[in-house]
Amino acid sequence: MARTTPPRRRDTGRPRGQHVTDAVLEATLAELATAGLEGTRIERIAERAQVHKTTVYRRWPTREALIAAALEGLAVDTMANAPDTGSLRGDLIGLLRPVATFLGRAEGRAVARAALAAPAEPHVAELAARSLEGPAATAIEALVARARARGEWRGGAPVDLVLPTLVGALLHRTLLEHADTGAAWLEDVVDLVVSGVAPREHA
Amino acid sequence: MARTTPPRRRDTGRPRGQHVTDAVLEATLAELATAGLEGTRIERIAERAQVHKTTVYRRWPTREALIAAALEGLAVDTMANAPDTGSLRGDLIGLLRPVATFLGRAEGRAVARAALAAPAEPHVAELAARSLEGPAATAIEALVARARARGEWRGGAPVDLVLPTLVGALLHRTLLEHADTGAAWLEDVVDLVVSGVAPREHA
DNA sequence: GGCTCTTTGCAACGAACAGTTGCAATCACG
DNA sequence: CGTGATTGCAACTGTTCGTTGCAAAGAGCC
Repeated sequence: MARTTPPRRRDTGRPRGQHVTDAVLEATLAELATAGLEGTRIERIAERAQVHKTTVYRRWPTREALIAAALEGLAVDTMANAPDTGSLRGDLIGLLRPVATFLGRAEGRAVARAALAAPAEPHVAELAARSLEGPAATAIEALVARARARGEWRGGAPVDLVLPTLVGALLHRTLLEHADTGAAWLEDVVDLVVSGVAPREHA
Repeated sequence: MARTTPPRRRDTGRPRGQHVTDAVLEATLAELATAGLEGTRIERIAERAQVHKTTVYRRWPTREALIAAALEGLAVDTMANAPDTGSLRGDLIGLLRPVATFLGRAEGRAVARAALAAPAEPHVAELAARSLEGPAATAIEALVARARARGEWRGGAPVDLVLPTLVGALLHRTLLEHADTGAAWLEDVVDLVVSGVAPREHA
């Protein structure tokens, strides 16, 4: 069989301005943060980015694709590398502090909402799974291994409940209660979980 | 001051069919469950309910109002009355089991998503706060009081973290991980929190 | 500079959907 | 049976998504 349509090498002509891409993605996040997922209009994004509507459509096929692309640039480096602080409590706080900060910003909350609204936005759903759950899971594993070595972890305590519990609490607090997650609050939640997984110090 | 516009008593004429209201609200939930918050079209709702579009608009002023009304009929009796089972563990499971079941259905998840997408939908946000947080908070209070009396509750353990933690874990599990919350899973989460708030049994 | 092929701006357009309005038919209730 | 409402229907406005054709401009290469 012959190659079907060798994708037409096109190295000539005017290249696309990186400047445009950046401006549009940034404008998308801003729009998303103020207008919400449903309220985001790409015509307003174009206006904000000082760019014409058609230019936006020529780079991202649909509204959803644009939003997904914009979120991609944000969510990645949030839970990437958690520090080794020498205690389970410190490690968990170190892991969750960036998440709390992220959710403290309107753009961050918009991202979280978009991720939770997933079924309507498959791209976003996949993205959320990849960039949030992935790194977080590996971080948790390492962190628990260290805690085990220090004797801070009860044998039967389930590792895979730590993340849902803590991140879930953060989501509940920020998105449902609309309250902020200060340092004290975060420490309280972490303490709850830490003592939940600690070995019983029986007589 | 005189009464401004005594709202025009109108007891004559053909009354509105309760049947129509029911059908439309039910269709709205079904549509919401399959198409998501953004994808819900009131023309499709009307079609599903065997009713004309204008009839829908004559009863609910906007799409958002209709959705809020439909959710209202659902979310109320979920966390209403938690049983007194004689143990903190049992009480918490009794409280959360209905929530887990609720989130197990597509309509329930749609409701949760709508509540989390709140800022775009003020009615829905207010509704969620009222019908979810309200009853749950009172239930938790009573439940903790009983646990305290039984000595299952450590003095310093923060009461107001129990709900965010547990409900948050449920949300994380169902809406982000897209996994189901079986009985075993729920018990594990509750156990984590129960041992988190339990008094230290030191030597 | 000049050429080429592209991106960008612009205006106009079609389709889908929210929400409205006027009219005719229907129907519950007194 | 008559009254005054609800309901169905068709047509309409306005907004937004997404597309298309055309003209202008610009980046890289000779």
